[in-house]
Amino acid sequence: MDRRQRKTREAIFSALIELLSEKTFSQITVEEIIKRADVGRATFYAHFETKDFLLKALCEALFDHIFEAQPGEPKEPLHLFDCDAPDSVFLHLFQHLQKNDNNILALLSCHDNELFLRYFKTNLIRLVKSQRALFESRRSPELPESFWDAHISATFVETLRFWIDGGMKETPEQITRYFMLAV
Amino acid sequence: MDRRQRKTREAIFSALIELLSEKTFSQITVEEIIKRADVGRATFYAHFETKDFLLKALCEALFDHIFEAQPGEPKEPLHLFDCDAPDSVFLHLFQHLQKNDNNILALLSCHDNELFLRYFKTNLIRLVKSQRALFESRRSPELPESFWDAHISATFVETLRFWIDGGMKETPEQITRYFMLAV
DNA sequence: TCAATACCAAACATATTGTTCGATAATAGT
DNA sequence: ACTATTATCGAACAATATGTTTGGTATTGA
Repeated sequence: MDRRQRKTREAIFSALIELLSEKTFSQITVEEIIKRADVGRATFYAHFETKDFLLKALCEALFDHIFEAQPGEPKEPLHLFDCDAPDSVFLHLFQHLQKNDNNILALLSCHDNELFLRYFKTNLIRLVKSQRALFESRRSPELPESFWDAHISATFVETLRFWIDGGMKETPEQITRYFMLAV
Repeated sequence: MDRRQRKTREAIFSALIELLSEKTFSQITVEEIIKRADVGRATFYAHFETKDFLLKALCEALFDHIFEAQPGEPKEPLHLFDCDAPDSVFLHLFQHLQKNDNNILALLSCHDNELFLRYFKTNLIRLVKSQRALFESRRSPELPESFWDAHISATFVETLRFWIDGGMKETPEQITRYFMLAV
């Protein structure tokens, strides 16, 4: 990808992240975004069809980064599986989030964090399905698998939300423990 | 409240609910709302400061209805507590939702239902706190109460989402059981 | 009956959106 | 280093959306 393209793309992403810490997504105008990103109007629309598409692209970019999918392969959080301890996948995720790469925390604690957590949960489902065995013992046989998968994902996101709202005082190990105890 | 006021207010609410089943909230314009509600522009703005305030008002109106708060008293879902079985509060809630008063299901299964479920969860917390005893036995002592409350609320909302997404095939009793088994 | 008030239609200024243009500058490939 | 390609910019543009104001009409509650 052209270096110029990459630069504008990232400038726009950064601008949006900044603005999201100040106000709601619906309150942000394209005008403000391009002004803060210092990018021409036509350029913005050359990159993103609308403001909504920009948000979608931003979410996707961030989750791709968190899960570090291999570009070519079908999106799978492969590198997360190299660990030994049974709950390390989730620990890994929490640790990664704590590192706050790409200022993702600003996004997660912003006004509209619901938006992102939704994307997060969607992407999480794949991971959860691959880790089913971990939680199988706790699942009542009455509960359908699809229900259980959704429940685990929701619990993860809820734990994350709890962590963020409380200022992330707990260690990743501690919060992973909460998660495992809750589900 | 003036009958005219009530009528316009409800016409606007209905119009918004209808539109929400067709598109995202951010895609809906005030223009469309007033056209469908058959209400003058000035009238709309006499009722609601902006589109966002309208949404807020709609959510509040619906939750007041679901929880049937006594108008005068501090908002408490009193009538829900009259039952015997330990999990009947939640069963009651599911039954109430199934009845689909005020077309609330249209809202819950609409594109933007995240918005709505957020309100739902917020209001639910009060109820959950009052029902803590129900779940206390399952709570590990390590887990903070605030974490546990949030977890139960999130599980309820997730169960509700599961129910809606699956076409509400399960009975309220069945879905309540899922909820109680999950948490 | 009457005063209060909610309504409407229409016009309005302003802000926002999304598109188009030619000119300019950065880039990638040779 | 040369060149064709392509991303950018700035500015102007029409189209749409927002929120306000007006004056006149109809409904309401008392």
